[in-house]
Amino acid sequence: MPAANAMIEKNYQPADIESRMSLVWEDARAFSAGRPDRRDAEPFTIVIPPPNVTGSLHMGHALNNTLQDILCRFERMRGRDVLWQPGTDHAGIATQMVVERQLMERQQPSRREMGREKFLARVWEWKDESGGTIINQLKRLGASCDWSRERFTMDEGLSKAVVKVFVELHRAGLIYKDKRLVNWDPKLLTAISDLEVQQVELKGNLWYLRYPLEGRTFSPDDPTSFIVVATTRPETMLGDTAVAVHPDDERYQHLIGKRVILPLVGREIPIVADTYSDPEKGTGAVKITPAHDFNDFEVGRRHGLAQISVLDKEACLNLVGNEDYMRDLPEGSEEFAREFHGIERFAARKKIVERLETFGFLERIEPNTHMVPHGDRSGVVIEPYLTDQWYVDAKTLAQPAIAAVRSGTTTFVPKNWEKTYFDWMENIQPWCISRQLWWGHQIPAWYGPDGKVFVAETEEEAVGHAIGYYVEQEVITPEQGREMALDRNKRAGFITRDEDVLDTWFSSALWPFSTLGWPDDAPEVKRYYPTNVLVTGFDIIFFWVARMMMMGLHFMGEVPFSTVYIHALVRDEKGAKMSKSKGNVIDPLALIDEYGADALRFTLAAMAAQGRDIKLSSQRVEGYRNFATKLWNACRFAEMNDCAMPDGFDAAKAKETLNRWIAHEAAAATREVTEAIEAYRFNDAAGAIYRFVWNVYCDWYLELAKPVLTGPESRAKAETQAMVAWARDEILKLLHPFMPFITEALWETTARRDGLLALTPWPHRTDVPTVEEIAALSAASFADPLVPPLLISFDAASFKDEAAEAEIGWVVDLVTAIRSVRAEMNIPPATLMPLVLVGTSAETKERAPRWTDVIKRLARLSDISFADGAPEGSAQLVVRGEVAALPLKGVVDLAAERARLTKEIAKADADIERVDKKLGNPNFVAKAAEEVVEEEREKREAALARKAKFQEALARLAGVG
RNA sequence: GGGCACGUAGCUCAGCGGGAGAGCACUACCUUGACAUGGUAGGGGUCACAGGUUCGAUCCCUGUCGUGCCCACCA
Repeated sequence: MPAANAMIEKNYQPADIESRMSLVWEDARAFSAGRPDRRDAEPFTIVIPPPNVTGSLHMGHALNNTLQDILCRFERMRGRDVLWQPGTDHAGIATQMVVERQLMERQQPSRREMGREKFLARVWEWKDESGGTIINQLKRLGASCDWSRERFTMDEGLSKAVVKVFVELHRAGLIYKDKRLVNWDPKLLTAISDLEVQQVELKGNLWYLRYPLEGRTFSPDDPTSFIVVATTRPETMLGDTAVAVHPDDERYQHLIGKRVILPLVGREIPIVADTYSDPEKGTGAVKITPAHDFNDFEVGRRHGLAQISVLDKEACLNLVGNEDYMRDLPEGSEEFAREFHGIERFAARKKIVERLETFGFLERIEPNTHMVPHGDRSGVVIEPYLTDQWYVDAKTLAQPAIAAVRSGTTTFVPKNWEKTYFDWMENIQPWCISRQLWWGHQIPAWYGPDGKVFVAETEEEAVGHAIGYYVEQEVITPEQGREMALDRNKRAGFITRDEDVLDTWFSSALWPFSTLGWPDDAPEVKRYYPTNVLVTGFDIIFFWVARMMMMGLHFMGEVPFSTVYIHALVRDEKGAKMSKSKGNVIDPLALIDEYGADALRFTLAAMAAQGRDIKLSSQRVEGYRNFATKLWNACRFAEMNDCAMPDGFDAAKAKETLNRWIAHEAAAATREVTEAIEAYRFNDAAGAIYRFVWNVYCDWYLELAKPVLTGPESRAKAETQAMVAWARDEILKLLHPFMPFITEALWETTARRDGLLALTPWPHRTDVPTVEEIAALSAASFADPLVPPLLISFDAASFKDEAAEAEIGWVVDLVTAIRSVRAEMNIPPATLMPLVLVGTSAETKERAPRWTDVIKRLARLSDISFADGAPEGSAQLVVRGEVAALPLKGVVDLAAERARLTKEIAKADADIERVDKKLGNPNFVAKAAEEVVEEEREKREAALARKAKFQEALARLAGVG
C-alpha cells in the first residue's frame, strides 16, 4: 500500500486549494470531451449559455454554471463522455455601447469619425483585452468545461454558419426584407426586436383634440363643426391620414365618408369606418397615424391610407423636404413646417399642444397612466418607425418547434414553462433581425445599381448573380459582364454590401451546432448533437431557447436538446432582477474570495429549488463554508487515526454492526443524492449529502467509532479504520459535483492516489430497488436508448441492514435522551452519572455491553448497570419502549424531575387523545387505508406504554419525596 | 387586460393528503484527545384569510386579501 501523502493542513484554506486544483485538472485534461478512455461511452453534452465576451461573472452566471457543472461532473463520474461546450457571445449592442462610451470618456474620435473599419478594429482590441475575464471567472467557479473547445460567436467557423443559415433561409423564403413599422431606438439609431422592448408604466395625459369637419365653419362652441379624438401622442397628429370610427357607432354614422381638416397642417383626411375603433375608449373616434403606430399601420393598410412619417431617425420632427408630408398641403404650409422642423419629439409635443390650444383645437386634457415602450439597452422611449429591415418568418419555423415540445421530444423542467413557451410561440411575430450597428455579423446581402438585392455566401458569388441578372435585364452587355467577371477592378463598386449586422441572438440560435463545427462535416456534430440538457434562466426562453429550437430543427432536423432545465433568477434583496444597468448586482467573486467557490456553489445548489427565485444571503454562504471546514476536519480525524482501506477491501463484507450501519446509511445517501440530481432537484441532493456528512458521519459514526479507533489493535479496529476511510471516500464522491475543489484536494491527500476524483466512478446504488423501480427503469431504458441500463444498475451486494439500523438507532436514541434529561436537570457536563437499565429485554442486554464505552463517553456517564427496578429517586427515561434510569438523589431537586415527568405524561396524553379521536371516528376506520389505521393503533399502543412508564416513575418518585 | 408564481419559525427558504422542517439568528451550558468556521440541549409557527372536497387539509379545489414576475397595440 502506498504511503500516505502529505498530512492534511491544520486549516482549511479555500483559496490555496482552489487555484491548485484548477491546475491539476487542467494538466490532466480532465474535462476534455472524447478522452481515449471514453470513446465507447455514451456522450453527455451541454452547451453553455454563452456569456457576453466583455462581461464579468454575476450571480446569475454563478448559479447557471454551478448547476451545469453539477450535471457534468455527475455524468462524468457516471462514466459518460462529457462535453460541456464553452464559449462567449459578441453581444452586439452591449459591446458596441461599451466601446463607444470608452471612446467618449477618453475623448477619442467617435465611432462615426473613426469609420467602420477602424472602429471594428478597436472593438476587437477591447474583446482581446477583456474577453478572458469571464472565462477565468468561470474557471474560478470550478466550471468543468472542455476549455480547449472554447468558441466565440464571431469566430470564423461560427460566422460561416451564420452566413450559411442566412442564405439558406433567404433562399427558402424564410428570410425577407420588408418595409414596415419596427421598434426603433432613437438613441442607438437601430431597429430592435419586440423582445428588446420593455413596457414601462408612465403617467401621461390623454389629449382630446377637435378636428374640424370639412365644409363647416370651425367654432369651439359648435360641437357639430368638429369631431373629437383622444390621443396620448399629440405630436404624431402631423402624420395623421384618417380618423376612424366604429362602423356601428351611431354617434358617428353621419360622418363616415366625410373629411376633416387636420389642424395646424391643413391636410384633408377621411373619416373611415373600422372595427379597430372602440366606442368605449376615448371619444370613440380615433386618429389614425399609420407611420407611427402599429395598430394604425394595419388600419391604414385596410383603407389604403398614406403613411406619413413625420419624425426622423433621431425622433425629431422632419417636415421640410419631407415629400410625404408636403404632398397635398394647402398654400402657406411651408411656414408651419419650417417653424416646427427639427424639434425633438417631446418638445414638439409641448409646442404642438400649445399651438392647438391657441386655436381652440384642444378640448381638454385628462391624466392617463399607460404603458410606454422603452429600449432595454438605451432606456429611451421606442418609436414605431417606418424602415426597410430584414425579417425571419418565425411563424413558419415555429411550427416544428411547437410540435417537438408537444410530443415530448424536448421537455421543460419544471414543466409549467412549457405553457409560457407555447403561448409565445403560437403568437409569434416576424423576427426583425437587422440592426443598424457595426459590431456583429454583417448581413450577406449586396445591392445592385438599382437597389436589387443579391444574397450570397460571398461577395464573389453575389457579383456573379448580379452580373447574370443585369445582363439578362440588358442593363449591361454580355461583353461588359464577361469583363467584370474576369477583372476585379472593373466590377469594383458595382454592387455594395448591406451595412447592417444581424441581431446577436441570430448567431446564438445556432450555438448548439455551430460550436460543434457545423456546417463543416465535423465528427463532433454527429457525436454530440443533439445535446442532452440546456440549463438556463426563464428570462431567455424567448430570446434564446425558442430560437435554438427553431434553427436546430430546421437545419439539423433534430431538436437541439432533449431537456430544458429552467432555473430561478437570482434577484436582489428587493426581488428585482439584477442587471448591470440597474447597478444592483452582487459580485460572486467577492463571495468566492471570502468563503471559497465550493461554499458559494453549495449555497446556490441548496437554494435552487424548482420554481422559486433566489435571494442570496452571505450568511448562508458562510454556513456552507463551515460545512466544508467540518468535512476537512473529519478527514483530518480519519488520517490521524490511520484510516485507510487495504487493497481489495470490500465494504459489503464488514462484520461490525457500526460498520454495517454506516454502509447502510451511505447507501441510502447515495440513493437520495443520485435520484435528486437525476430529477434536477439540486436542493434535495445538496440537503441529502449535507445531512449525511454532518448528522450521520460526523455526529454519530465517527463519535461511535472513537473508542474502537483509540483502543488496542484488533480485527474490529482494522475493519473500522478501513470503513472510516471507505465512507469518507463515498462522501467525497457524492459531494464532488457540488464542492469539487475541497473534495478533489482531500481525495488527493487521503485516497489511493491512482487518479483524479473528477474521473472516479460514481458510487453505485447499493440498496435494493423496489419492483416498481425495476419496472420503471427497464421501461425507461427500453424507451430511451440514451439511458444505458448499465449506468443505473444496482449492486448485487446489498448494504441494507435493518438489524444494524435498529441497534445503532437504539444507541443514538439512548444517548440523546440522556443528554436531554441532563440538560433539563441542569447537570453540568463535568458530573459523571451512573445509568441503570431497568428491566431490559434480552436483546438490549445482549447489545448494551458492545456500546458501554461509547455511551459512557457521549452521555457523560460513570457506569452502566442493570436492575429490575429503578433506584430510588432517579430520573427515568423511556427509550424504544424500555426504561433507563439516572439516579439523581442529591444531584438535583426532585421537584424539577416531577415537573418533567408530568410534562412527559401530558405529552403522551395529548398523543393518545389525538389518536383516539381518529380511531373513534367510524368513518376513519372504515375508509382510511388499512396500513394508516394500523399505524394509528401502533402509535396509540406506544403512547400508552410511554405514559405508563412515566406514571410509574412519578409514583416511585412520590414515594421517595 | 391575459398569464404564471408566491404568502410556512425573527431572517432566508425547504416540504407536504395522515403526528410542522433546515440554515442563520436567539437562549443556556461546554476550551471532552478532528473541528469554537466546533459540541450539547432548548425556545420559537391556529403553515395569509374564508369557504369547499375528504374519514382526515399546511398540502387538493374555489374565492378574498397581499407580494412579485411575464405577456399584451389599445386612443
